[in-house]
Amino acid sequence: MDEEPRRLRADAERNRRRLLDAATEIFCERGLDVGVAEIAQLAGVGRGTLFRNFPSKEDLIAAIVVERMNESIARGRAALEHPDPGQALFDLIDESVGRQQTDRALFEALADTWLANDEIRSAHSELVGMLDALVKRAQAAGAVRKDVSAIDVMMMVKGVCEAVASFQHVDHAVAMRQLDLVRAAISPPGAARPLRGQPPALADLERTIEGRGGAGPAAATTAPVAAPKAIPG
Amino acid sequence: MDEEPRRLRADAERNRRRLLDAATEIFCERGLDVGVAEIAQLAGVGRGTLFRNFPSKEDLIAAIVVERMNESIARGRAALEHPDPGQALFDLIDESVGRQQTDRALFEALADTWLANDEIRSAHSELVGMLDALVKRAQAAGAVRKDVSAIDVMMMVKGVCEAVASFQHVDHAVAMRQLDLVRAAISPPGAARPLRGQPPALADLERTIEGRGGAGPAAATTAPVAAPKAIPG
DNA sequence: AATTAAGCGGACCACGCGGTCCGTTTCTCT
DNA sequence: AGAGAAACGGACCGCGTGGTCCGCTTAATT
Repeated sequence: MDEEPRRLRADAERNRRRLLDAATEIFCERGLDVGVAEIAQLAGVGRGTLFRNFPSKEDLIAAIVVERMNESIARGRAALEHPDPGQALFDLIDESVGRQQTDRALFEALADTWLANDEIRSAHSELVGMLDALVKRAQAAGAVRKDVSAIDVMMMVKGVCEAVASFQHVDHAVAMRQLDLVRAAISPPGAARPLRGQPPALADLERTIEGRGGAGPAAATTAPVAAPKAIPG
Repeated sequence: MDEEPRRLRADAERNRRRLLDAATEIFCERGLDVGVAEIAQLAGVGRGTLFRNFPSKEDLIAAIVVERMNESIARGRAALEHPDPGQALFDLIDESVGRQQTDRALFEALADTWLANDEIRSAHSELVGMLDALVKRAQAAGAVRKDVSAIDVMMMVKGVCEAVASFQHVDHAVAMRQLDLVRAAISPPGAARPLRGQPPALADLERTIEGRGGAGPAAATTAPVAAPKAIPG
């Protein structure tokens, strides 16, 4: 119905693609709060170009989030054909989080702030529909306990993603363990499965913190510089 | 060793307390990214006063996070006396998330960015120690599967907190369900327990989104105002 | 090759943030 | 009560952000 006959010039289309790719990469490894400047730079275009393709940062994010959601939906629909309903569901979850490098932005956008965006919300509801089908099928096959819903599952997975993402380069194995725990949570009671990897220790969390020698925060000189590390706010 | 004989003036101490309280309240319901201005205002003091008591925003946050962590540690140590080791652990978790209104900042600070802060990190390691004892005791009693560590548990709980916090006023029951799922995850296989509440549906997530009628993002007039909603970045 | 408009990109803007400074007020001590 | 230090608070600063504008470049068309 809204088939825009407007053709993009070749370079324009190429740049748009570059922006999408750059945004995907940066958002995935640094979260959604990075400045647009960096994205434009990585894409090799000026900031003006970015804002012509995407009127606001929100639009840019929506574009790539929807892209990721649609991919997930496609993967999910394919998984519905998988002979083993339980495996189909768990593989999809593993894959989503495993390739967190490409899906992190997706899970970050699973918050009411972003669900206010029309495009995201509609893709999201489709995604939930897909997940619901997958869950129901797994339940019918006895691979998933009967009393959980797609939303239950999605929230758990989002939780794992957020928790893992909070620690820059926490061992991949830790993420997999968390997913195994999710699996244990939503499996019917009695379905015992071992967890991947070793039980993590405190050191596994703190190992990622290098630098930051000994000086306390109040020990700073009178120099105007204040925060030694990047603080969100 | 560093017993500061420096006594605070009466009004100074009162203001410090007010700031701590205001910060606690605001951080808990809006996250750690709110500006210091709002905190000072709620406390009824000027911004200057805030920065005199806490040289940087980081210090303010560290102060209240450490406060919360110490409370949790105290509760945990008390729970170690509880006759039922399993119940002790699960009650503590429930309580922590249940009073998310006071502990949200705590879980938000469980990220490598904040663990770089000396005071937070040391309180955190103590907290993990406490949790470790609680978990080990529960394991010995057969209430928790043997192959999970305190870090596993903490990460799951953090995940639930983050996931729940992403939806402003999602029903409290949803949070409780998630915790029941965590419990199912870390319980020994076969320990069946029902989940509290009903399986949530998509509507339970979207219900929190009011307003935002129909206008697309690109429909804005030429007015300089851009984002209709608050976007993190 | 010439023409034209789509596209480019960086200078520019307003805003809100964390953090500082200093003239004024208020507590405390004698 | 009076003196002096401690605390107050708002004006102020620099920075980084998302977003706009406009003179220049370049791809498409004939």
